Amino acid sequence: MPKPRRQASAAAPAEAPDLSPLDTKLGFRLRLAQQTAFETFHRTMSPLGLTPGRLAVLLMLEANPAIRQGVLAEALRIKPSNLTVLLASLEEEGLLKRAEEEGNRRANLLQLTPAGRALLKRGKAGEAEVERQLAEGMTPEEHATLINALRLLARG
Amino acid sequence: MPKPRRQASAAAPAEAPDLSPLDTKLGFRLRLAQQTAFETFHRTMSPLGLTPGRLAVLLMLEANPAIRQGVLAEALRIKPSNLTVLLASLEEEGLLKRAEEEGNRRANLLQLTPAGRALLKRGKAGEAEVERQLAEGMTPEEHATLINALRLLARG
DNA sequence: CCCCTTAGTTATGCGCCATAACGATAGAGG
DNA sequence: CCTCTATCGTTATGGCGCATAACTAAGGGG
Repeated sequence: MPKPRRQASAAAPAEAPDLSPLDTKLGFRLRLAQQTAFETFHRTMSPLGLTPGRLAVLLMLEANPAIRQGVLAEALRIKPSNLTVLLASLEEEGLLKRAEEEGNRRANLLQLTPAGRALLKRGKAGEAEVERQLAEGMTPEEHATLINALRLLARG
Repeated sequence: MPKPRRQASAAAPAEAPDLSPLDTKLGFRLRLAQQTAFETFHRTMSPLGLTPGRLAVLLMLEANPAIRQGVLAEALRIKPSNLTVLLASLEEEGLLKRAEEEGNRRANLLQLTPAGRALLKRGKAGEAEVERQLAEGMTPEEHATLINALRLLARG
């Protein structure tokens, strides 16, 4: 047994600093929220070898068969140069295929492999759980309002 | 003149992919929102040499004179090891001072220098502008609701 | 044919996050 | 007193997401 730990002793009431300069700043609150979101995601998904970026690619490939890399990059708001690396690792793991576009050997068309589809299925289940945990304590209306506010904020 | 650019030609109507699998995911929306927030911050603040983390430290030091590193790290949700590096660079630039706590030579008490206070003043003005831009298109109620939703999400 | 554009790739750096290993100081118990 | 443990901070290292610049390969218009 690891000894009782006096935790909050009589004298020192766990001096909490004044957080007011940051408390209502969108930038700060977004950072904390995303930190929580990422940690929650990681806790559930890392056993599957999935990161937010990797899952997003798989989801988009299912909804958009034979999509081009450039189109995918723009949709995900990822730079093509970074998408290249992401796709390379997914392809190495046999989760997707890159095939030259017919009549345009520059472009790569992407599609899931059976292994990719199988992983995606588990990823979707995990993500549903992650979203549930993140939305815990929110009503459906609050959830929808939050999504819309974030969409507005990121309008560009 | 850089040539008209046909942009969307007759044939190809700028094929927009199906984003529905990500459209209402909190994780995805948070990422985009934070991307926008960071870019907005950077645009205004980089001439001052400020990043979100650096400004957060300065703000907290003003509101909490003689705060300990560990307390600051916990408040900002930064690991002490990362805060060390952040503080080292701020101290090198003469923006703050680290002094041993009286009667406890392990602890460092932090305080702004005049240069730090001067930079903070400009940083606060810039941040007000950043927050204004981010909240553009939101009513004060929507803004408050968003802050509260983010707080709830990051409750931990 | 030459040139410019498009599509993707490679390399590199920054910001933030996390862990592990460590040095130094303080405090408690034998 | 002396040792053991806990606290405070530092160093080193790696991962993830983002950005830029420089490059190769391929298409297409004059």
